[in-house]
Amino acid sequence: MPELPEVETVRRGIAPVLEGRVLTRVLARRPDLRIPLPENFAGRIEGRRVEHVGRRAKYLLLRLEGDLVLLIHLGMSGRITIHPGEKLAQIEAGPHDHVLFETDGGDSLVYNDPRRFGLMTLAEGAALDSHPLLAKLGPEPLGNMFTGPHLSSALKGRSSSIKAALLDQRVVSGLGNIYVCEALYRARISPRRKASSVAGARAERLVPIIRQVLEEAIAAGGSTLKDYAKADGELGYFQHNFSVYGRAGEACAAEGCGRPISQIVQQGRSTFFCPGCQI
DNA sequence: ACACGCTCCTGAACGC
DNA sequence: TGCGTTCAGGAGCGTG
Repeated sequence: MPELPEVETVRRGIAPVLEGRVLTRVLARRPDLRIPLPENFAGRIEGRRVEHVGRRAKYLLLRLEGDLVLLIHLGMSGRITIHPGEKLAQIEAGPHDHVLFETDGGDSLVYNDPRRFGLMTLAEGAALDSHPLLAKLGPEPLGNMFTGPHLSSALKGRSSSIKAALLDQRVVSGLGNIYVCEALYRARISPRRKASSVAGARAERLVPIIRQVLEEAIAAGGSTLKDYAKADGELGYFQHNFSVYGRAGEACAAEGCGRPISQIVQQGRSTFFCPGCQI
């Protein structure tokens, strides 16, 4: 499932195909994803040039000429496949191929999303930061604003678990279930610990670890876990090795530990952690 | 203001 | 083999 590293990998995959190119044809094969597509969605973006492919948290931001931005969220199962040298007419769309794009470079892109937890919408470029989907997002975990003091003050006074706090996109944006589990494991912090007790020294320690976990995943090309594919459609290109996620019952790999990884449920989500290492 | 549960959706995995 | 059930989860929204 796409979290920040996967979205960044998709961004890097599609940017060379899109940047500087005109979207000559856009086909929406259904009126909605998780939320309705904007009125006249295809018509509003057809004929516009893609100036830049950016990212904010887990949102892809396609800046189009005319101060329009196409926001894309991949949700749980969204993927973008590049069809090099193919026109839309040549593509036989499958049942979950919801939105198709063709560029004047002669390539096409297909947005596929079986569970339709993803979304696409349009925003005015000048008011992008105040768009409802982006306005409340916390700092980028790989950016300069995400610091020990920031995290510490965000956690102070929170009665929820540190797991829940790190999943809250207002605290830090872009983390999902997998990388929160991985970061807490590496930081040796229990996911059950109260967020307020992580404020201070533990928060200072956690920030560089979160960065490290994300950077390693990005470097590896993102995760191909389950229904996620690389942007260029190369399935099985990369298998990310998680330390705890999905490893319930397996021995903790930390030196001298070897205790079985636990799986619990927090806020209705699976949490994986080592009850020996993480305090 | 905060915390939590509910909800959307479908395919994969599991159990009988 | 086949059918029914459970689970996975991002994040907006409603409720307490």
